[in-house]
Amino acid sequence: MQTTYYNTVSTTTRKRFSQDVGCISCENHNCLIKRNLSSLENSEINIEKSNLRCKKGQQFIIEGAPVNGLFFVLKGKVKVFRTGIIGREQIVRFATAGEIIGHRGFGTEEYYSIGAIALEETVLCYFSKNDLQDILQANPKFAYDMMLFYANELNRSESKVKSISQMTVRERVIDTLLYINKKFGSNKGFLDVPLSRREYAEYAGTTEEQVIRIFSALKKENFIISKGKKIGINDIQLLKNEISEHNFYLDS
Amino acid sequence: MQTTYYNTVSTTTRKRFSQDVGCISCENHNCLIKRNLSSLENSEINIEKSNLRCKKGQQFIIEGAPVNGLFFVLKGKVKVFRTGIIGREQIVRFATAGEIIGHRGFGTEEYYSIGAIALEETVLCYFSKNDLQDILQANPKFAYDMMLFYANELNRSESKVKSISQMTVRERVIDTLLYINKKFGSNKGFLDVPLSRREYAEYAGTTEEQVIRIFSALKKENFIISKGKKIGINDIQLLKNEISEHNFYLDS
DNA sequence: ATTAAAACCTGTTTTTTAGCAGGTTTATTT
DNA sequence: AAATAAACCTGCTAAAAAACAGGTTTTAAT
Repeated sequence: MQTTYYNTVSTTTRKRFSQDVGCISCENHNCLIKRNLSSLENSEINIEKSNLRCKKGQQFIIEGAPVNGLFFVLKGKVKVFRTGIIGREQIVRFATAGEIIGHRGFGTEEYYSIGAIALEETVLCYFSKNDLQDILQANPKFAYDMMLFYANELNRSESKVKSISQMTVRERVIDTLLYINKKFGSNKGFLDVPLSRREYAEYAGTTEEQVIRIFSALKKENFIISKGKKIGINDIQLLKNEISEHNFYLDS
Repeated sequence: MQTTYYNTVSTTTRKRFSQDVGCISCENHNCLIKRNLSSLENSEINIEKSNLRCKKGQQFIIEGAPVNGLFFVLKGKVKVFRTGIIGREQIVRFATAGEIIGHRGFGTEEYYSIGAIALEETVLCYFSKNDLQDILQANPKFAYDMMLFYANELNRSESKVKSISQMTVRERVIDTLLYINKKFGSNKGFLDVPLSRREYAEYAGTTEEQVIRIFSALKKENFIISKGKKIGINDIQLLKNEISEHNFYLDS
């Protein structure tokens, strides 16, 4: 069992050893840090890390706040968004265990350009900008993995640009369902993440009403089932067929 | 003057020294390779590189073709796009000297998910997947710089997702003009890149007709001037004001 | 210089999508 | 268990944008 801190990220720089915060004993093998742990030990850098526990709905990155580091998701589910014209949010991606939150939490940028909110009980590992830079500079394999992570996210994001630009609302909603299924999977027949119709809309780039209408239609057509907020996909392939003309190279 | 090859990228693996293809004497100081040259020399890896000269309109990356490496732009201008539903292209970004083309030209991906076409006489430097992986693994600073490049592009792409989703067509066209101006600058009062109305539309995520209509309106309102294909921006700030409500944190 | 082909333009129609209004159901709090 | 809030739903209306049609101008090729 590892020590966990309930306070928000502090700017004070306490000296601690990596063992104190549990990277060594951590079971999250999707984590880039964890996967590169052997080389990290060799480099003999003391990783200064804080753990942060978030309740459902808690915002841990605020758009426009000063950047001082970035987060790795140890456990839980998160939405990453940008706030647009009054009140309207655009969810740009979701993240789960092992993923990185806080783009450009290093480099020369001064402010976060995104916000992040926990969708359920979530535990985050926080690394300060400076520490992370040291680790990256000293560990080519780690920097390489980080690069791949961003390159893949870029690919997905550019794919999304095309989707929003060229798909109809119905297709975008279907695309969203497939993305959510791929990212979070299903449990007992229902997508394993609690999202409101509004949140589906904020990812698909449309309105709550449209999502409701389209879910109703998809339900009537036996593509999906729904029970309150919970949505279940009956046949993945059937949904994929509906948008296949847009995905020549299966990039989703 | 460095040797240039006019043929398309060959899959044969000739052994050459980096000097042969001119990285040492190259004047392109925006290039990530060039900026990391000192450490590259120390690592004593022979960079196997091909130069490729493209005429205006020539396509050098084809969507769906097998990935075997990636390109650095030595000189010229390029558009990067994805082909959507029949005939319609979505331009996802433009690139100029020093930038990288061919996402995931390494990693585990097998096929290009984007296409790329030269917008004018362009010279590219091509690096094979394997060579690049070797260089990156051995040079943390280089891998770090590559990571920053992708992280920044990701940021821009996610910003674009929000734009396309929340802005009106007029705002998107204005946003496109500002992006083109920032990327390619102006020459004698006109944006320094030859783009058709259709290409502006393909980046803005709309139709040629809409771009024409909006350019006409902007001209009438004295925001821009136009002379054939050439477009000039009269007052950058004036255009920025039109979309300022969407850019709380100046991310464009 | 002539022809052909792009590219550009504008008015009209049709389609799609957002916004609004006024409900019901489901979930949460006291 | 009742009250309150949040989420969900549906029909209608309005707005935005795409598609179409039929031009003109500009650019490139012979």
